[in-house]
This record gives sequence, structure tokens and C-alpha cells, in this order.
Amino acid sequence: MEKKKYYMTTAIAYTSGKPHIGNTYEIVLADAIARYKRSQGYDVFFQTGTDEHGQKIELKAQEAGITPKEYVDNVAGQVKDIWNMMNSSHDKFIRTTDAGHEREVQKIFKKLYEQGDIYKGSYEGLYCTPCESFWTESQLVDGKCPDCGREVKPAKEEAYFFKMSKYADRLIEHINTHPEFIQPVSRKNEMMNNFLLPGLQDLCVSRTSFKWGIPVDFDDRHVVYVWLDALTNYITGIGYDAEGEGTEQFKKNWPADLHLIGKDIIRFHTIYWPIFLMALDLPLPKQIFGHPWLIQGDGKMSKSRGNVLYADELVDFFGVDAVRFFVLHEMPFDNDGVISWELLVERINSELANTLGNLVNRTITMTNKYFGGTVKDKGAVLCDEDGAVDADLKAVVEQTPQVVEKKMESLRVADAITEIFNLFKRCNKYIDETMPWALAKEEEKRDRLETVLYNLLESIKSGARQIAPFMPETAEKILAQLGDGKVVEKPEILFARLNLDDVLKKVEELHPPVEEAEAAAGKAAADGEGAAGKDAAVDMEAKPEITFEEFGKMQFQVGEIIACEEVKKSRKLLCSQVKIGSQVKQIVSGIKAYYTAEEMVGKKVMVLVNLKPAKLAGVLSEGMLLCAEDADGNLALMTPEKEMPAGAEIC
RNA sequence: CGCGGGGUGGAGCAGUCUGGAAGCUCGUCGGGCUCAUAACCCGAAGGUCGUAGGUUCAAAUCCUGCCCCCGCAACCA
Repeated sequence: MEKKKYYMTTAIAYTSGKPHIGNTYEIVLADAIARYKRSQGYDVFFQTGTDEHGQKIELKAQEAGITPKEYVDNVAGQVKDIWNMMNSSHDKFIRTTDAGHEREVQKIFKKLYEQGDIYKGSYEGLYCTPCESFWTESQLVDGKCPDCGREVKPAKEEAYFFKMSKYADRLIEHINTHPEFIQPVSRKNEMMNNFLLPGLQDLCVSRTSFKWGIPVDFDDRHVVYVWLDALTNYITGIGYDAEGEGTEQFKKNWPADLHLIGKDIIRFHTIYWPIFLMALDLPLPKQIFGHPWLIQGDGKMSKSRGNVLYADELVDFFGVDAVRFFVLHEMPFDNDGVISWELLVERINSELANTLGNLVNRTITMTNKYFGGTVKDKGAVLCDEDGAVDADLKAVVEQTPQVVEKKMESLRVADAITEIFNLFKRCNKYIDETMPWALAKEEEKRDRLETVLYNLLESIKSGARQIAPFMPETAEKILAQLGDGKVVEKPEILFARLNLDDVLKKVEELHPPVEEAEAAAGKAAADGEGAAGKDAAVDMEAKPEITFEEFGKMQFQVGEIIACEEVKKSRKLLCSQVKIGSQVKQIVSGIKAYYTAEEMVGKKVMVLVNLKPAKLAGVLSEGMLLCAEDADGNLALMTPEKEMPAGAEIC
């Protein structure tokens, strides 16, 4: 019988920087699904890759003083390394800068243009020249540019648009008749209510404002804008041809069985992508799963606190499979999951070291101790109770694959892993129920003892084979240790128990949080106030040296706050009237969380006076109140240490 | 009225669509066991399911108002 094909993809990673653990989660999840499907006999093709065009990358490269291509080559290399390190078993890694992809995107663009789905139009809107941005009527603040507060004037910019509305009805119909199309289902309504039912706007599919993209071949001032470029990787990667039939591989694999993506881009995959496909007269993918995000549990992400988590560092600490296990097991189906050093250690100790590692270890030890490493199935039971216990263990072993399959079918990977671990827990319980060490004391119970160990070994092997898609290396190690007929003499510890304090200490050494800075700044602080020790110092990245002249450009003065109110519709802003000499300036500051409007009034504060005015939340701000900020973002206003009049220069 | 997610024993979550005895993991306490990585097994304590109403024989679950958190966007000037 021919194997059923299964084509799945991840989103392609945007190459603006090194992917962190949250990005890495997706590839691990995809890989687990791919491996599972393969184990089920599917002929899987698993594609991942990188999305490498766009203005942001152009800018990043410019900052780094290299070409965009050099920049993305570098990042794409990092992405590949991390994916490989995580043991991703992808069959293809596509880059949107691959020549084949670029050529095909041009052909697709042209085809859609020629058949009238893409038309040349213009971005009509209100243009702010200094900001080089278009705004709609509704975005304006007091009729002016929301960014800089200056005048805008009507302007047009040429652009290509895709006629979304033409296919909307067909898409709505498809979504309604294919309830499994969007996963989790809760997202379906969101898409329908927010975008489809109110009516789709045509999508702008080209840009002229930057160059780093795929040129529109018949109009090279334009570059293909991201979605048409990125989404099409799913078909170009397997050999789609806009002018022909495409490769055998394409014919075999399309439509995709699963697009695995983050919940943030569900809209693009469930609306734009299907519509593009309709326009190309291709069948739609069977399922799109918008997985939740992994978020950091221990406070805000902050480099100075060393809690931005990257896969390679976690792997250094815990090993690939422990990290794979954690992200797969800890991720709820439709809620964000939490990751932190503490949680990692807890899970690794409890599940991997205690439940699984220890089980394998104790089983092997007993097999060696009592039978020199080899046991056979003697089928011996001493009483009815023994029979019942054995039967129960076997039942669990036999049922687990089916339960796991059910979970995996609905993409509930975390639950599937839980089921497999229930099998291991059942094994631990079995040891307690049968008490091999007691059996070993009586010669006439030797056959029963051997039977017990045989059952155990077989059960663990079954569990190990099932855990393979999720923890491939571990599964292999367990099977190797249990051996075929003879267990190893000295079992290697699979997962050592970790001490949380040791781990945290090591983390701290790797990311010196405050200590070093404290030592450096310690002296200054010590003779200032008596409150040394407790006060954590803050380290920040050094900025380039400036000249005295540059410093002199900044005008600092003491200001007195004579009135202050909250900015409506804003969460962070207070708007103060600040008296500086004889004039009064209006200054908006993001300090609502730390000061109330009332307590602001009357304060003498340090003001940067000659900062270019800007609008914040539609309110004009004509300067800046200076604050000190600690590592947690707490703010304290700077005030003169002795009484000074409003307007006094600070120099 | 910007968009969205969430508030369930000390911690992290499931359960909510399809009302019907409040569950999982960790932690705590007590017990058992000693083959094992102070691991394993059993038991217990601990919850007004954010809050106020409503529907119902029955609400964590459905409806309405309110409070509080968190992302994104915006606005940390």
C-alpha cells in the first residue's frame, strides 16, 4: 500500500535577528508533529525556512555597514544552526532570497496581474513629507501628522493592489464548510467577525519605498511586498510553476496538510493566503494551526537581567531533549505558555529525572543484579493478584498508542506527552506493587521476578518508542540501554537532577546582572548615602563619546510644574504645564505609573527645553522631564537638591 | 468606546464551545518502601472557580454590568 503523503510547513522565520526560544518553539513543535506522522507511516515532507526581504532588514544591514544579502546570509545561518541543534528533521529549508523562489514570485505576480487580480492603483492618502508616511483621515490627530504634528497634504503614490473582495465570498463559504481549517477554532470567529464579514480591503502588494525585495519584473521601481513574497514559499519550495504544471513533487504534495504558524499571523494565512491560492486556481491547504506563544515567566524581558532566553543557551544547560520536552509539554493548546529557569528545573527534575530517568535506571539495575542483564518472559504469576496487576500494566501499555494518536490528531502535543508519561508512571507503580526486591529473597519466586522485570522492560521500551518523536535522542538512548535481550551493565544517567540554586547561580555568572556594576559604582554610592548594599546598581550599554560642543547643544533648565493632568485615552502619559522662566511649556511624559497628576504639581524638575516638539497621543509635548530609571523601569524625577527658581540653567 | 488574551486551593495550568458531583503537575503534611538519580508508591490538608446580578431543577461553564492583570497597537521625548 502506498504511503499517504503529509506536507507540512512552519512559518518562515524573519531574519531580522537571532531567533529566541519563542521562535524556536515553532520548529520543535513542527518537528514533533513531522516525526510523529512519519512514525505513523505517512510520507512526510516538512518545509521550513527564512523570510529575508523588507525594509527592516535593509535598515539593519545599513546600520551594520554590510549589504542586505550579507546580513541575511548571516542570520539565516544562525537560524539553520539553531534548527539543526534542536534536531529538526525538516526536509527543506527555503530562503526567500533563493533564486528559484524569486523567479517564481515574479511569475506569480505577473500572472495575477495579467489575469486582472492585481491592478495598478495608488495609495491615496495624506502625506507627511518629513516623515515619508501616508496617513488616513482617521489616523490624523487634529488634522495633522500623528507622528510629528506637522501639516499633511493629499498625495498619491503608485502601488499594486490585489483584489481581495473578489474572492471573499468563496473564502467565507470554505471556512464555514471546513470547520477544521482554522485551529484552534476560537480563532475562526475572530477572523470572520473582524475581517471577512465587514468586507475585505484590497491588499497593497508592492512597495516603492525600499529596494530590498523581489523586483516586479515588468515595473522595476516596485518591489513585491512581503505577503505575496513570503506566503508563496509554501508552493515555490516544492516546485510550483506559474506557467506550467509544476514538478512531480508539487503535484504530489500540494495542497499542504498543515501550515503551522504563530497566532499573530493567522490572519494572513487564513485570509490572504487562501485568496492568493484561489486566484492561482490551486486547492487550499487543509489546516492552519495558529499556535500560542511561549512567554517569559520571570518578569519582563531585559538584557541586563539576563532573562532573554535563547535555545542554544538552554541547550547548553539542559540538553536538547530536555528543552524540546519542556516547550512541547508546557505549551497549552490555545493559551500562551510560560517559560523560566525555575519552571525548567522543576519539570526536568520531576518528569525527566524522577519519573523517566530513575525508572530506566532502577529497572536496569535490578535486571543486572538479579539476572545478569538478561530476562525472558516466564509468564509466571503466583496468585490472582499478580495476574490482575500484570493485566492492568499491559492494558495501559496497549492503550497508550491509541490515546496518543487521538491527541496528536487534534495537534494536542502536550497532552500526548502527558499520556506517554502516564505510562512511565504506571511502570513505577508496577515496581511498587510487585516489589522485585522482596521476590528476590525467595528462590521459588525467581520465575515471577523474571516475569516482572520482563514486563517492565517491554513496557518501558514501548514508552520509549512512543516518546521518540518528541525526544528522539532520549528514546534512542533508552532503547540502547535496555538492549535487545541484554541490558547494559552500567546505565548512564539520562537526566541528572538539578539544583535550582546552582542553575540560577550559573545563569547569573553568565549574565552578570548587577553585582559587577555595583562594585564599580559602589564607591560613589557608598560615600553618598548610607544605603549601600541594598541598592542594586544598573548597568547600561555605553553610548559613543560626545564632544563638549555636542553637550552644549542641549538646554537644560529647572522647571516648575504648575499644572498637571492625565492624558485621556493613554495609559502612561501625564501632561504637565511647566513654568520655565517666564514662559510655560506643555510637556507630556510617560510616568503615570509612578506619579499622580496631583503630586506632580509644585515639583521643581529638570527639563530638556530645546527638544524638538512632538505629539504624544495627540497632545503636543514641547520638551522632556528628566527621570532616573532603574532596571525594572521604575522612574524618579530629577529635582534640584537646593531650592532654585524656575528657569535656572542646569549646566 | 483601538485589538486581543486572562483572573480556578501556595505556584503553573486543564475544565468553559456541547451547563449536571472542581481536576492535573509542583509544593506542603502524614504514611509505606529501599531496586533506584534523597528518587518510587499511598493518603491528607488546602479553592466563596475576580466581583455583582440574571437565566435554570442545576452555572467555573450561558447572559449582563463592574474591578483587576497581561500582550499588541499607540504615546515611553
